[in-house]
Parts: sequence; C-alpha cells; structure tokens
Amino acid sequence: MTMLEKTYNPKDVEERLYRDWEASGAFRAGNKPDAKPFTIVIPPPNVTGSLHIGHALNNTLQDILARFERMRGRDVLWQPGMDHAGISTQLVVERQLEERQTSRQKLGREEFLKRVWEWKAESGGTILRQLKRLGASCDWSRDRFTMGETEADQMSRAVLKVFVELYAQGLMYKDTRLVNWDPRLQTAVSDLEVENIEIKGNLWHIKYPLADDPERFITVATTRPETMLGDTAVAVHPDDERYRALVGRQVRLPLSDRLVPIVADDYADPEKGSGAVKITPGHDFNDYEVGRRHKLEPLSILTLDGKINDKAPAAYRGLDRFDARKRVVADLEALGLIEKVEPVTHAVPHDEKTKTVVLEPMLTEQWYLNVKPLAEKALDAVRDGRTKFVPERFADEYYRWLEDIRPWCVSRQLWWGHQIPAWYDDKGNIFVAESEVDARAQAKAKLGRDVALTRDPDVLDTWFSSALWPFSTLGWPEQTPELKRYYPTDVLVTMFDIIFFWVARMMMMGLHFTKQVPFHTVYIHARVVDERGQKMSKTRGNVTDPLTLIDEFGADALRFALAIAAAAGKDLRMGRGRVETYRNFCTKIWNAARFCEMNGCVRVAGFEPSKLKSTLNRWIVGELVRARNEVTAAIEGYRFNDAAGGLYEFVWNVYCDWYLEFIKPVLGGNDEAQAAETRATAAWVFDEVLRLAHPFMPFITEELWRVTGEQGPKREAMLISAPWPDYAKIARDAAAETEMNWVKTLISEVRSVRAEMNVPPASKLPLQLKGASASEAEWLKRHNDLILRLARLETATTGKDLAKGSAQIVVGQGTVGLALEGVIDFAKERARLTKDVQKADSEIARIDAKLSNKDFVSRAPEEVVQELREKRAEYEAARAKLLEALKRLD
RNA sequence: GGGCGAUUAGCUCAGUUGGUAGAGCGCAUCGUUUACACCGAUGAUGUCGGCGGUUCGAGCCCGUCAUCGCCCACCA
Repeated sequence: MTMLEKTYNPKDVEERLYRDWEASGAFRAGNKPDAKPFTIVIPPPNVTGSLHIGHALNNTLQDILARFERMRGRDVLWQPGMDHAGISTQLVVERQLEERQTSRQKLGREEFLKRVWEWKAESGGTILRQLKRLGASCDWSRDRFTMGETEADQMSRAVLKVFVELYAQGLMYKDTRLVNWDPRLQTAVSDLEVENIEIKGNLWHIKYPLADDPERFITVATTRPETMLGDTAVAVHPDDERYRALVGRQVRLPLSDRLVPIVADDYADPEKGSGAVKITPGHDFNDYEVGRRHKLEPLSILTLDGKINDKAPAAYRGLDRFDARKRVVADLEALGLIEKVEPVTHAVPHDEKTKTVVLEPMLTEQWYLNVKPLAEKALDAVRDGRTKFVPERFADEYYRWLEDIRPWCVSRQLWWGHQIPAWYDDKGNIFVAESEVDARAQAKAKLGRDVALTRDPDVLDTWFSSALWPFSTLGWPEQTPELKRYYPTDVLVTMFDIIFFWVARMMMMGLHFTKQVPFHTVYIHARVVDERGQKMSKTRGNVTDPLTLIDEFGADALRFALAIAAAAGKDLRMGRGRVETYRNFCTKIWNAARFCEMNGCVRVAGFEPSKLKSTLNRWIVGELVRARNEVTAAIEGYRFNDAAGGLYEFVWNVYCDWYLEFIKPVLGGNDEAQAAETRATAAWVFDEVLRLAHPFMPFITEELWRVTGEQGPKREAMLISAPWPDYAKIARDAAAETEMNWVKTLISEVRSVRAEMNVPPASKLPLQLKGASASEAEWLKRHNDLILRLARLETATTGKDLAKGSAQIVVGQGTVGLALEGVIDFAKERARLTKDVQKADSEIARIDAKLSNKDFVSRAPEEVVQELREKRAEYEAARAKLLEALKRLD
C-alpha cells in the first residue's frame, strides 16, 4: 500500500501520469462510438513560437472543457496542430542564414524551402512538448500542420482545392490596385496587418504655381512631401468659391516640372488647410479613388524596396523615400515654395509585427478574394444564432467588421507558404488548377497545343489556410468519417484579437465550403497581461514563461490560477504570486487526502449517500451536491472563474475547514457505527472531489485517485476516464443543512466572543445557551462533542430564563474571573426572514392596489396587467418559502 | 471622428435575472488541539468614480460627466 508523501511534489508525478494517459488511449477520439461527439480544434500555435502564458490560458480552458466532456461520456476530439506562420517563420530562417553569411536569394527557392522544413523538424515540436507539460489532452495521433503534405495530413490539398474552387466561382481574381506594401520584406500585406501608429511629423504647406500665371500660387498641405513627385492633379471642392475659376486650369508641379490639372472633387474639404489638396493616386488610397474618378493615370515613383524610381526627376532617383523627403523639402525651401511648416501628430501605417517598418501604399498586381458574398452568410449565421459568441458583445465587433468588409488581398511575395496554384503562359493566360498537370491540360484544351507554363511565384496569406482549419483538419475535401462525425465542432476557444483575422474567416470559409457553421460557440477569453497590467511582449521583456511557473509550482497550480482568474474577455494579470496561492491549494487537497489515509477513511462498497444516518454526513453530502451543481453549470456556461471558485470554496472552506474538523471527535468517539459511516462518507466525498477537480487539476487528482484506488472497492483505473458526478438521485437534506449551519454559527460566535474577550486558548469554558428553541436545544445536545472541541468549551448546555428570540450565551461566568457576555443572534436570522416576508407583503399589497384600480386595468395593455399578476404569484411563492424557513427555525 | 470596455477593501479582482457589499494577497491579534505554518482562529479597512433619475429598495436599470484602456476609421 502506498503511503502518501508528506507534501505533493509535482515533478515526481506529472511526466509519469502524462505518459500513462497517453498509453491508456484516453486522449484519442473514437473510443466511444455510441457517444455524442464533442470537438474542439486548437488555435494552431505558430511553429516559430514557444508557449507563452497566453497559450497556457487558452489551452488550459480548452483542456478543462475536453476533460469535463470526456468525463461526461462524450466522445471527445481535441484536434491539435500548428500553423506554418508564413512571415514569422521565413524571417526566423532568414535570420539564421544571415548568421551563416548567406541568404535565401543565394540559396534559391527550392533550397531555402528545404532549410525551412529542416528547421521545422528541429524546432517545431517545442510548443507541442510544452502543451504536454501543461497537461493538454489533445489527440496527438491526429496532429496536423497547415502546410501538411503527408498521407494522413493533407492540409495543402484542401488549400489548393479551395483556391481553385473560389477561382472557378469567380470570387478569386487578380487585380492591380493600391495595396499596403512592406518595402523591407517586399510583400503585400492585408489591411488587418496594418497598425496605424501616431507619430510626430510635420505638415508642409507647399505653393504650386499656376501654369499660365506663375506669379499666382495654389497652396496644398502634405505630411509626405516626397510623394509630390508622383502628383497627377490638385483637387478643390466643386462648391468652393475661392477656386471655382481655377478648375480646369493647370499647375506647374515644382521639382518635376510637369503640368497637372486642377480638378473639382468632393473629396477636397474646403475647411481643411487651404481647401486645395494634392492628388497622388500612386501613393495614397484616397487619391487613388479621386484619380479614378478623373481618369488620371496613377504614377508610381517608388521602387518595391522604397527608393525613388526613374519616373521621378533624375536628382531624386535611387534615394531612399525618407532621404528623398528631406531633399524635396530642402529644394522647395530653396525655391521659396514652402509657405509654412506645422508640427502635427498623425497616424502612420506600420507593419503590425515589428511596428517599425512604415508601410507604403503601392500599386501592384495581387490576388484578391471577393469576400462580400461569403461575409453575408457568415453574418447570418451569427444573427440567427447558429453560432453564438460568449460574451455576446463580441458579436457586435464581428458584425461591424463583416458588414464593411473589403476584398481580401491573399497573395504574399514570400517563399514560405502555400504557393498559389496559378500558371501562366507567355501570353499572360491564367490557368488555375490543383496541379501543374491539370493546368497543362487546361491550357491544351484552350489553346489546342502544349505550351510552356510558369507558376505564380507568390504564396497565400497564412490566414488563408488557417481559415480552413476546422474542416481541413478532419480530412476535407474527402467526406471522411471524421468529418461527418466531428464537424461542425462545438466550441472555439480564442482571444478577441483574432476575431477578424481568424474567427470571421473560418466562419466564411466554413459556411461556403461545408454549408455548416464551423463551430456553435466562440468563447472569447481574457488576455493575459503582466502584474503591472502591461501587455506582455518579447520586446518589453516582461514575458512570464509558463514553464518556469510549472517547474516551480506544478502544472495544476498554474492551470488553477489561470482558470480562477479567467472572467470572460477581460485582461488577466498573472504573476508568480497567484500561482503560489493555488500551489497552496494543491497542498491543501494533498493534506486532506493524508488526513483520510491516516484516519482510515476508505471507500466502502455499496455506499449510499442518500441513506446516511448522521446529520453531519447528510449535510456534507448536500454541500457536495450543491458544489457539483455549481461547478457543472459554471463550466457549461463558460464561467471558468466561477467553476474554479466554487470548487475552491467547497474543498477548502466547507470540506476541510468544517467537515474534517467536525468528524474528528466522531472518529475518535465510541459510537462505532457512526464512526464507520463517517469514515466512508469522508472517503466518498473526497473521491467525488477528485472527479470535480480533475478538469482543472488533472495531475494531482489523478495521482490521488491512483493511491486511493489501492484500497476499497475497485473503480475506474484512471480518473481521466471516470464519469463526472451525477447526483440526480441524491436528495439534499434541507433540515441537515439548517442544523449544521446553526452549529457552525454557534461555534463561530463563541470563537468570536472569546477572541474579543481575550480568553486564553487553553481555557475551556462552560457555555450556557439561553433562550434556545426546542430544536436548537436538541442540536446543541446532538453535536455537543464537536461543539465542545471546536469552540474549546468545557460544557455546553441550555438555560431557559431569557426570552425566546433573543438567545444569549453566557460563557464561563465567574470561572476565569471575567464575565463574558456576547449576544448571538439566532434572532438575527428570524429578523431577516421576517423582514423579507414584510417586503413581500408590501409588494403584494402594491400590486393588489394597482389591480383593483379599474381605470388602470381597463386602460393598461394586457401584457402589463398579465405581468403584474405573474409577479404577484412570484411574491406569493417567495413568501410561502420564507414562512417555511421561519418555521424551521423554531 | 465613431464604437466598446473598465472605474468595488492598501493591491489584484469576483459580484448571472435589483433585496442588509465578497475572495485572494497584504495587514493586526492569537495559536506548535495527532492532515496541513504552503496551516488554523479572530479582526480591521469600502460615500461600490462624480452628479441626477426610475423603484418600497440600485454596485447592478436609465441619463450625464470625469479618468483610463482597447478596437475601428481615408483625412491633406
């Protein structure tokens, strides 16, 4: 027989138990073919990543759900996998190459990709190992990768298929327009990947001379003067009197010496600046639109790496865009064309990853997905409740974005990613197909002969494949048994910052390709910030490493700390202090187990929680039922903090602080039958606690389950596969509850009086309880042993000389030379209940008054009257309950 | 410029249909009673951001203001 160690040491058990779980096959989906499936797809972490505390939270919550539903008998699939993370991964490997004095350009595409795959094989598993340390019960046999190309993992095929179909449906198309461009990586990025950062800059007011009257000027203002090299017009508002005469005339663009027209366009705001605005369609999104309206050809004056190109005057060619800005300003100054310079703060688009590179609107040809029709379906699915957000308010954010969605630029000028399945001939014909063979066949069918084809070098936005994740991981486009069984998935657990990037796009793609929502519920959890409330980031250096915390306190402590702090959708501050607190909770549970062990509290066969004789035991069973119901309802409602909190409260403040203290005198007493029943009850309740706690603290509970399983009747070998408690058949004993609450109150009050009166702990005093009701007197007698022990009394008896309803205790009068007198108000409870009855009475009277007012009844809408009647009935019912409770007190 | 969230004990935060304000940490006093000092007992501390309103009754509902934070937005 195993004896429990004095303290719980997570390091000794976590690794072993995780291996046992895996070996038992408990993580695998499909174990219970007759059970209802329950599916969660993991938000795939980046291969480049390592587990940060946000992942720890995200995966803890998913694991709680997975383990909970598994115990409730569902066939659980928690689908794991990783994301290829296009840009991040490419950058990581490029940086490595840089250290070795080489580059991807030198290696060539094929060799470079080989190196990335090698890197993935080496480093990609880190995060999975970390998830295992956390206790994540994913079905690892089904591990997937967004660029998977193996027999089992055909993620890439799904991506090709989707692209080809979208193209065939006319939703995927190429277009040349302005796109957010990263001049450092030389790739397009989508609108979502742009972060507008407020920075200090200047607003230069520049004078443009009229072409036919060089002495007259029209002033425009800009924060980016170098773009004037690409100006193709000046716009003024059509109703602006100041400029009406100038519309149709031209200005001579300084530095470039080109003539550009003055056009009338609503875009020009007469209130702003001079009312005239320079138009640069090649380098500004608004100007692009203005240019289109006036048939102005966009003029791009930048190279793809952000230098001035040869469309600009020779003096500026080859200059970096920021150097060009200085040069332009200097030259304008020299010419006396700067009217004034105002310092301003304005939002400048930066790349969202590094937040350092200033993005440039750039005219390039890219692939676009027309998401508008997909968005309509995605909106409807949330509007009609097929998918619901928890908390609900996030649905608004989702609506807002989808309602105003623009075409999604899906091509990236990178190497690492899904290469776009489009081939071109030398005439510029496009053939989109799942393979080169198919593309050739298409070309031959169209042109009547074999032609040389070259594949589009670009790759897809990483989020494109992520958008397919819920169904591509299950084998789509094949109608696999897994897809039929586990799709749609049940709940997506994620954070608010990727609602647009990921959630909305999964909804769109899921509905478009499977006609079903990808998940019924989207649970948005908190963001983890550091102890000072700052967002954690590598650059800030304030990242808390969950593994360090696991090493120090154990995985269960970290998990519990995260769960109990995880009120939906709010920032969550996390540091080692909190984890330490819940390490202490683990220790508490461990010690409760040791108490049971030392006192022979062993489970017995045929234990019947409904047929207990002792009030004490009936009471704790009732409390357990209450806790179980609370925890269950809270998890079902994704109120993880309430679930963990309810469990904590029951284990610590009810089971340990009261019940175990209560039973000490019973276990040592001479009523052997009661002692035996109590040992069995203590063991049974503890066993149930292990079940309730398991989703939150899988390791310690599993270990205690193993040890306590060595004695008593046989039960499930592993807790992970044991059933969740179901107490539908257990009736809670309200009388036992009232009785034990009275005992608890009595003990607390005596302790309180003792402390206030500074009675030494060693002094055992006699207690006389005066004015007790008949049942109170009985309770005092029945629980005399434990009252004496816990309140440190010599005797506890009743007296009868005070009025009922104002019960008093008189403690040790004359015994220690002090007269201790404290009022215990059992009357307090009566007063409260009485007050509530009175409230109900007054409420009923108020409603009656209204209802007897004939004028009101005849004029008010039927619903209002009906509502009042219902309310009255409710108050009647509440009143009856209160009276019953009052009666119980007597 | 729009939208959302937050404001509760010294700190970090709970508070789900409106009914006498809670937890953890911290603090104070006491305690080595055979599970646990990673513990137990007892206690102190709150005009629930301000001001109005609805209600018999508001931390919770309505209006308004203030401060902080986040998201979205094409402003020269």
